[in-house]
Amino acid sequence: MDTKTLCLGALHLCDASGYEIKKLFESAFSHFQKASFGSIYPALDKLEQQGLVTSQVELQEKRPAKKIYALTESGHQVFLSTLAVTPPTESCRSDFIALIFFAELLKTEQLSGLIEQHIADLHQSIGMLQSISQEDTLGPGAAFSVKLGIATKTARLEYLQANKAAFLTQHSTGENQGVTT
Amino acid sequence: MDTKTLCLGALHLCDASGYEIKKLFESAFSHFQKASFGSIYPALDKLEQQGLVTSQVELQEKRPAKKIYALTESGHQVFLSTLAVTPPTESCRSDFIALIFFAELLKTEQLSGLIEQHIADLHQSIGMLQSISQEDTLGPGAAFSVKLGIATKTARLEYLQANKAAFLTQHSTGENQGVTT
DNA sequence: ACCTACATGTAACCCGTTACATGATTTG
DNA sequence: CAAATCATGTAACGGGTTACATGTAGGT
Repeated sequence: MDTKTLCLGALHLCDASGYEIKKLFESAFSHFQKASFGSIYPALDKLEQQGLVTSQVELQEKRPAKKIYALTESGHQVFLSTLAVTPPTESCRSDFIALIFFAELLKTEQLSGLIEQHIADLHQSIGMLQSISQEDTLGPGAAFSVKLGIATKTARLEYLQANKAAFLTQHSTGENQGVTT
Repeated sequence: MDTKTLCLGALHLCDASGYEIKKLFESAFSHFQKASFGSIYPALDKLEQQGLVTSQVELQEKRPAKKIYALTESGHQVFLSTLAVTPPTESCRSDFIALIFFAELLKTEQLSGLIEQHIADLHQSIGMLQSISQEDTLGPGAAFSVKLGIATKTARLEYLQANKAAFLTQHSTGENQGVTT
């Protein structure tokens, strides 16, 4: 699903500006898709050209003006039919796991730092998802998807906490760094 | 981490052809990175031009000729220093979860099919990872990364199995499809 | 007969990231 | 006084996917 489609999805939840949609990609959408301003703003432009959304400038005091987008009827329809034909593709790209895969080529301190960092990141994103899951504006689908994200990340966190010590011990004992020809 | 770097990583494990590296991306690497022929072959070309790998054609009977690549000393060094500076980035893109997020806009049968499909996919990839984890050629890092993948996917699978029935019941009861203006 | 596995490669195209450009206001 | 937040946008660049091109051997 590309940024354009997810923007339609965001606007299905409520009218919003590009900036606000970005925050959605960093919160409720974060466990299944990321997007930057460089893809969101052009996406919104194209959607407007295609007549799938409309925009309206809202002036604010002491803040820059906002461009609030809203779904049109055809935007709504297009989103529905896109959902109906979207295959449930998955692709994860984790440099963390890639680095773990080649752990023997890392220094123990680097490996340990990587794991601690990842644990901290997991804590943070689980906390964020948990606070989202308490919002009462969430539809049942959104709530379920967020809980699924929490369950997945929690399992990862627990696995790391349960096994990191043994892994690091093994790593520093087997010191592969000194192996030369 | 781009395809080029992961190709160096693959060749660090053992000499291989592009076709064999592709199989690695579909098995041991699959839970953290995917790559197609269209990125692997050009990556290998560039690596050879840069002197990081060498190639050697191996003729076979009843099979097409293979081009076996091997890491050079400088390829090995480059891979090591890349690992040392690679930040542990993560980005997951899951259209399955996106679809779940907007479950209210789906028909119950489609939603149910999506979940069953995803459960089947999880079973399959967990099975594959389990068989990989039993290979004795695996280094400790690779073994740990595969077990982490199994733990993560198993948690997802169990969450879905434990909660799908309630979710689907709620979905079909709350029939949102009939809501019109 | 047909599909799958083996095996390598090219090229168009799409999408998205990164970095830049601008500028007020609030928080530390 | 510096940094983050609010707010929108553009353009270059890079990376990867998809689809095409080609051909043999073995299984159903």
